Amino acid sequence: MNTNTKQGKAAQLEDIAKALGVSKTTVSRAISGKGRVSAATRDRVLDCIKEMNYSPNMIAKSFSENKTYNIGVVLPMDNIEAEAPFFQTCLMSISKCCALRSYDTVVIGAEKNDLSQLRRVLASRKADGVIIMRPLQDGSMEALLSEQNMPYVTIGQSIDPDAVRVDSAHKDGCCELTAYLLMNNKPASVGLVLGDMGQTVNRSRYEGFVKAFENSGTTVSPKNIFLGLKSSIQLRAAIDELLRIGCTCLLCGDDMLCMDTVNILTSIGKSIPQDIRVASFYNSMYLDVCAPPVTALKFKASELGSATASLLLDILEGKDAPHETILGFEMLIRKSTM
Amino acid sequence: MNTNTKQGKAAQLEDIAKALGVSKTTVSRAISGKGRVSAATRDRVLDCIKEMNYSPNMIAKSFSENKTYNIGVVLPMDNIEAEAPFFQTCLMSISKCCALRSYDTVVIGAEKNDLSQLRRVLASRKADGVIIMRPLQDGSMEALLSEQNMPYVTIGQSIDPDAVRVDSAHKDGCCELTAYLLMNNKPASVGLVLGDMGQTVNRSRYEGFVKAFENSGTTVSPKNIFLGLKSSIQLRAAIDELLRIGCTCLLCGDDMLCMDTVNILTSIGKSIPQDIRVASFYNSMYLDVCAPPVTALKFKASELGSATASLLLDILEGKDAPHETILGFEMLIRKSTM
DNA sequence: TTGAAAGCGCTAACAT
DNA sequence: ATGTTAGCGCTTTCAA
Repeated sequence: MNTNTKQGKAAQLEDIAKALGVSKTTVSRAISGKGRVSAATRDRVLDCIKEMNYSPNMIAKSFSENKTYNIGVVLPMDNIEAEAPFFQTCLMSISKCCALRSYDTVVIGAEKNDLSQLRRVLASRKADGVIIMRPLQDGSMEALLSEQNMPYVTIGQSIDPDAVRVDSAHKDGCCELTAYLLMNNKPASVGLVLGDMGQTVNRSRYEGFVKAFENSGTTVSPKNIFLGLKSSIQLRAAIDELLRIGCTCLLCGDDMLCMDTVNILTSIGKSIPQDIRVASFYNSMYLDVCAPPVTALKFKASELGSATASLLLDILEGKDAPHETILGFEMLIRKSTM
Repeated sequence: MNTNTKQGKAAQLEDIAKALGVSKTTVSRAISGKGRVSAATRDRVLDCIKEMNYSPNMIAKSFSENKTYNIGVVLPMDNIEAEAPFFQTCLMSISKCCALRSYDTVVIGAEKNDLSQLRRVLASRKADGVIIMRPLQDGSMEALLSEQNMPYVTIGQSIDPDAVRVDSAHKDGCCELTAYLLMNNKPASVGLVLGDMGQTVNRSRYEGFVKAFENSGTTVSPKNIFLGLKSSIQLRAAIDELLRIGCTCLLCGDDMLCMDTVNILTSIGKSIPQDIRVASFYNSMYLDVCAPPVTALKFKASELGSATASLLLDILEGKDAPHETILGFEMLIRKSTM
């Protein structure tokens, strides 16, 4: 006689127990390793589980433990296109990491003034912890989360001093890239164009840039720096001015700004790198395939994701975790600065 | 006296029932609207729920109904960078749509030979249905899903004839774009470069291209068509040949191929659109910011996502759903073909 | 080392 | 129209 369960239904704990002539408790213990079970019975149980192709009903487990085995990931929905590869890579590595530890990843979409998805997940208790992929500047997500005692980790800067965070070494990276360029370009010929200074990442970039000059014993003229650029038109004006004062090496805050810069330069007949060198503080595929490919800093989204996920899972398991984790970068030196 | 629940703990059904002096069943019915409750009590209940800030414990609800209120979304992890914006936009609109109907979205990462995340979700029963964002060509995901009787919908073509699918009208779009170009270019001067023909989408593109010629009463010479291009080097060779035979209008299968094409043309001193016109069967930000911006077909990822999600949710709710849903496209006519 | 039984917070069949 | 009660499939005390 076969030990199969009732037709059609997936095997459950009780089926295993019956098949083996032991109690559900024993089986449960054998699986979780929590109580004490003799090695012999444990082996019998594990064999039987394989044979009957049992896998626990996670909803029931969740219910009884009052844990969901889900982590929520807040994905910013605005300004998405440009950063999509970053978020996507990051998300994938989070989900991979979670899966390895038997957690699932639930997506929480967030728009500037719409935290409703986050509220929903909080209210329905469908996650044990949350990763914020890019905190809003007003810290409203963190506030919501702390209010509900929901553990969370942020990627990037957070306004909340208590937040556990993981970030890339933007400042160091920018400093290093700038320093590299200062080796072959006169300080006065190096210009910087940067986007919205409301974003902390842009402030870090600025600081890194300035620091490189300090380290080399010089200072930058404010005339060489254009911050808060919002449109191609503003960028165009900035570039015109930088060229006028004799810049031959342009640093761009991010990939889109850089792409635009390359287009503008090309359109006015400047060739890169012969007439002018260009580099970006943030790499992307655009800059990989650009003509010519552009020197840029590369931050590994995948590592950020997995570091963040393991951190959060550690916290959920009661281990304590470093308050701040900073990951490194890579300098991609390419034709645009040669 | 205040009707607060025991300190600290979130209110639950029973608290509401007690506060109102009715049974849990009544409260449950008032919320779900399933049984019959007098309008008066229903209002009292709903008021009380607001006042006590009750929200149901979804795990318990799940458990009792044997539903998770989750849908799984399979995200392909290979070849990711280029398509990230598409997947991301699509994912966000799925999650938005699900949230509106009180479902959550769990991410399922999939690599070519690693369906372990999908298996996990299936085994743990953590989703009520699944969206496959891009089926593998061997249909292995669909097989797994059907085997477990897990409802699913695919985005794009599926090898499974029974699959409910949502797709964009690639063939029609390509046909229309080609037709548009044939209005101002001699048929013999129009060339096509396409990537991997293993992908169905590329076959649809090819068919649309050919059909436009047929519709206009001409035929394409095979010499004007290069399929299965795998590298920049192959593309370069193809372009050289197309130019040699007198092509002045190049159609590219997708954005990356197109970007490459633009770079190659520029590098050999051709100007777009003066010397040669260029268009792409698939738009992306690259082509938006390119110099010059490139004429391309735009498929709305966001609509694909929401259509797919509502379809799946309808199926889960027992409504029957169209077997095939085809969404439209937009033609972005830009400088590269003017 | 093992088992019996209570309980997690809902839903739904059945009774009133 | 409302209440009573029995599950749902696990984990976990408590007892043996």
